[in-house]
Amino acid sequence: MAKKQSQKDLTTEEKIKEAASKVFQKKGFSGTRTRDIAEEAGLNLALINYYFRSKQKLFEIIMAEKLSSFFMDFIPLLLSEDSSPEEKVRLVSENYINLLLENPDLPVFVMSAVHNNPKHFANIVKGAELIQDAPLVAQLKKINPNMKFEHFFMNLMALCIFPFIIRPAISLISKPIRKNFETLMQERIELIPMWMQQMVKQK
Amino acid sequence: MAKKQSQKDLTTEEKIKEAASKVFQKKGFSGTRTRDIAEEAGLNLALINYYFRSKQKLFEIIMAEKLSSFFMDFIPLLLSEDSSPEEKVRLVSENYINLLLENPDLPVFVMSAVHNNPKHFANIVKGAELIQDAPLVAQLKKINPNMKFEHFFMNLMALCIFPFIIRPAISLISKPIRKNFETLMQERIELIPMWMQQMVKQK
DNA sequence: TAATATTTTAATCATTTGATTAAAATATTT
DNA sequence: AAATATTTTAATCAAATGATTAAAATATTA
Repeated sequence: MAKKQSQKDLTTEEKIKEAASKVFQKKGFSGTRTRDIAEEAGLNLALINYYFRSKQKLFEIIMAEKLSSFFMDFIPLLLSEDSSPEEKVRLVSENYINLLLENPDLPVFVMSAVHNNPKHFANIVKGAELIQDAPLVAQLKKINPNMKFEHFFMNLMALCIFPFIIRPAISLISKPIRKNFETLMQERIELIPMWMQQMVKQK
Repeated sequence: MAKKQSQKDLTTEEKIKEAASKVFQKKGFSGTRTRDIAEEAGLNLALINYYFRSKQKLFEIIMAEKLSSFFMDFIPLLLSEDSSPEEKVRLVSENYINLLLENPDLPVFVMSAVHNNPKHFANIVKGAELIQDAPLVAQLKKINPNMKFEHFFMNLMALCIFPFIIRPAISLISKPIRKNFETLMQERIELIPMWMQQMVKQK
């Protein structure tokens, strides 16, 4: 019976963060009422302002965490000295898709939040500029001097993330969709590295 | 001096729609106040409810138009009988990227709106299910029976659209970004068809 | 256990915001 | 030009909502 424990022994502050995370991801900042969060957490409304000074402050904390798991966590994979481009792509593909299968609302949330306040993004995501000096850039240049790193980077991100953004549209062109989407994404973990390899070779 | 005319001779209703379109795309539905729209249009607040019954109704009209230009307008390109897959991909790539260069906020707006209300999406975007019976599907199957159409479709969309979504991140890994992004996108109009061709051949 | 500190609650405030209304201004018709 | 219809304005309403507060409940310390 130690199953429900994970919910039960959370501190009030953690309960609020967990609820806020859920509601903010579903409805965005403006669409979320503090009452929604309180209700989701099963707590009194005033506790939100007691533990976090304001809705804004709470949002910024959640936002920073989401940005981190969305961008920062896989940047080290691309920066690594000792792995090949193929290995890096494979690691990113696998980590990213598995992360998003667990957090399907994450991409739209992060994209909207960044879109609504690009400055936050620049402040929170530190160290991303290191990518342009990473060994990976030189490795790719060696394989194909014509392939711009920006394209490589955008394509890798696009192939991993975009399906989760366009998911509702996929259900329109693919008949049995429910479990199917997860299957498709599992397939992509292996397909994306192959596609990326072709891409880099070409031109 | 016939330049400013395009703004001047708009009817009040059109002015509201144009302002609403701009503000909704920047801030989303919940983030937009009817006062913002009135101010953007340089009109009295009450006119919004006079011409469109409510903020919700106005939003739905804008939303339907955006969804249309975002999805519907290029579906015919994929349905065409007489063009080759290469030509179709090239057409989509060119039309899409040029559309988005003119409307950079469109993707995040549409994605967020769909995310917040998937049902609307299913109602408004009619005919998308025709894609799965289009000649293109058979054409691709002939080239490579192993390539699932869902992957092909997602990849094409991803490569065209995603850069506009992740744009703020690109500015962090690419030094002189301002005009650079547009250049990158222009390049992609030709690159995406090549990448897609490699992709279809493989495996 | 008494005293003190912390956490939670219910009630309320002040502002924001979508919507309405009646009057004023403008355009159209007769 | 007079009469009528349409459009626009300013003022206001009612509901929603972020935030506050004082008291109650609970936990901690002495």
